[in-house]
Amino acid sequence: MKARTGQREFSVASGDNDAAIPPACTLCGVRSLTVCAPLDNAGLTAVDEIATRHTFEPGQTIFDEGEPSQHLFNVTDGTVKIYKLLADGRRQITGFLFSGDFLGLASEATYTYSAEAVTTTKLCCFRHGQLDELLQRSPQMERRLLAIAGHELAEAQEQMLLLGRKTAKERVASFLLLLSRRAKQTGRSEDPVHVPMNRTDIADYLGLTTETVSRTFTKLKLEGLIRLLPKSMVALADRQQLSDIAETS
Amino acid sequence: MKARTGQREFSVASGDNDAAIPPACTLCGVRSLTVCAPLDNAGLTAVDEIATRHTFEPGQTIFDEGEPSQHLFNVTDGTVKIYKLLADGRRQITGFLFSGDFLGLASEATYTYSAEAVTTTKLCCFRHGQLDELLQRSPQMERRLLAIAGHELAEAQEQMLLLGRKTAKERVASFLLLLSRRAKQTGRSEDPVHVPMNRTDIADYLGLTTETVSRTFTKLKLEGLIRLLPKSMVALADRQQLSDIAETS
DNA sequence: CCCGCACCTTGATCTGTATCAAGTCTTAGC
DNA sequence: GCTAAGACTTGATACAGATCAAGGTGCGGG
Repeated sequence: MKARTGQREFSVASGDNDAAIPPACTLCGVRSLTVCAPLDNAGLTAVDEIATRHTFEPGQTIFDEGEPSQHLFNVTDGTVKIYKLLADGRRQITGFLFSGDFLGLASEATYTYSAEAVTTTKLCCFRHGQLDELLQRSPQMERRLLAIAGHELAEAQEQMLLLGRKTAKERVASFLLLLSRRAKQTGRSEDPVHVPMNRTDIADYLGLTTETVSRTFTKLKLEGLIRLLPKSMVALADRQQLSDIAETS
Repeated sequence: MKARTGQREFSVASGDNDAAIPPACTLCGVRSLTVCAPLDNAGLTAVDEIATRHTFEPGQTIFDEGEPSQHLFNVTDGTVKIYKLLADGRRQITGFLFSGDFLGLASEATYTYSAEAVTTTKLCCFRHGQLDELLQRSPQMERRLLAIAGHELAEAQEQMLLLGRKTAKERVASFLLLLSRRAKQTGRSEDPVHVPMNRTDIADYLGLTTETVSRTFTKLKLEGLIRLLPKSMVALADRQQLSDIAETS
C-alpha cells in the first residue's frame, strides 16, 4: 500500500544489563526476560516464557495493518504510535502509547492499524494462544483487560470530539495537556513536558498539517502559555489557561 | 452546561403485545420482560429480573455524560446516538447504535458521554452490580464483552481516520455504506437504506455542518451515485463507486 | 569545530467548508 | 385537503487551515 519508512524484524532485547531496574510489564508484572509470574496468586504457577521482551528502535515498524494479529503487547518503556492510512497516503495517528499501555487489544484476526516505535521502545509480548490460556485461568486479568479496553474507548471518543469539533488551537492545547497528564502518571516528573514525536506525527494525530501545528505552537508561545525549550521539551507556563482553551473555544 | 432538548425518565416497556416476537437481547437472549436465562448453560440457573426492558421515544435522553453509570444496556430495537459536548454547545456524535449494540461499556464510574434515542428504542438494561455477579459466573460472557469492546475500539479508530483525514464527500459516502452494512447485518433487507437520523445528527457525526451534508447528498445524487427517496430512504445506486470514494480521494 | 540534513518555522496564497441568509419541501395535526 | 413548523436545500460570502515555497535551526558525525 504505502511508501513510508519502517524496517521490520524482531530485535530480541539482549538481556541488556544497565544499572536501572527494568520496567515492569503491566499485565504480568515481570521484570526479567523469561520468567513471568502473573499478578493473581489464585492457584497460578509462575509461567515461564509466556511473555517475551523485545526492543524497537525509533521508526521501526512493530506491525502493519492487515497482518495476522499474533501478539498482544504491553509497552514497558518508550513511545509507540498507532495509525491508519488511506490509499493515497493520508495518515491518521489514532493514538500514542506510553509505558503501561497495551497494544493490539482489538482482537480481530488481523491488526486493524499499524504500530511503529517513536522512541526506543521496550515491549512485553504475549502470543495470543498462550494469552488465552492465561486469561482462562485468571478471570481477574480478563477483568482488567476489559476495564482497559473500556478506558481506551473513552479516550477514543474524546479524540473524536477533538477531531470533529475543536479548532487548531484547542487541539494543540489538548494535546500538550494529554502529554503532561501521561508523563505525570508514568512517574516522570514533568513540568517541562517531553514531546518525543515530531511535528508531522503531532499533525497526523491532531488532524492538522505540520505548518498549522508549528504556527499554533508559536502563537501559544507568543501568548505566554508555553515555552519551547531545547531537547523537545515544552514548559506549560499557564496550565489553567491552556486547560480553558482545550475544552472550550 | 447545554441547552439542547431531551426529557428524562424511564418509561417501562408496557408489556406491549404486538403480534411480532420481541427482539432478543444479545447478552442474555431474553425475549420476555422479566425472565433472563443467560446464554451459557454451565451451571447457571435462569436468573429472574437481571435484565429489565425499557422503551425510549425519539429525542428522549437515556443518560447524560457525568451521571453515575449504573447500567449496561443492550439495544434490542431502534437507533441510539451517543455524543459529547463542548462547553459552548459544539457536539460530536461518537456513534450510532443499532439493534444488538451495547451501550455503556466504558466502565468508568460515570458515563463519559450522553445517549439519546433517535427512533423509538428498546433497551435491555443490566444493573452494574448484578451484571458483575453474572460475569463472575460466566467467563464466557466476559469474553464476549471483551471482544465487543475490542471491536468498538476498531470502529472508533476508523471514525478517527474519517474525522481527521477524509473530505466531506468521502465522509458521507463512508456513512452511507456504514448504514447499509449495519442494516444488512441487523437483518433488514436494505437496498434502499433507511436513514433514521436527521441532517444535524449526520453532520455532528461526520464533523461537518448540516449545509455541507446537504450539499454533499445533492452532489452524490447529481453524479448518479445515490437516489433520495421518500420516508428517509436512500438508494445506493452505485455501491462500487461509493466504496471507492469512501476509502480514497 | 564545522558540515549536512532533517526538522521546524514563517510567509503568501488558495480552497474546502463554515457561516449567514433565504427559500422550498415534508409531514403531522386538524 | 390545508396549514404551520420543522427539516432540508440552495446561494452568497467569509475564513480557518491547507498548500506552496523559502528560509532558519539544531544536532550528530567526521
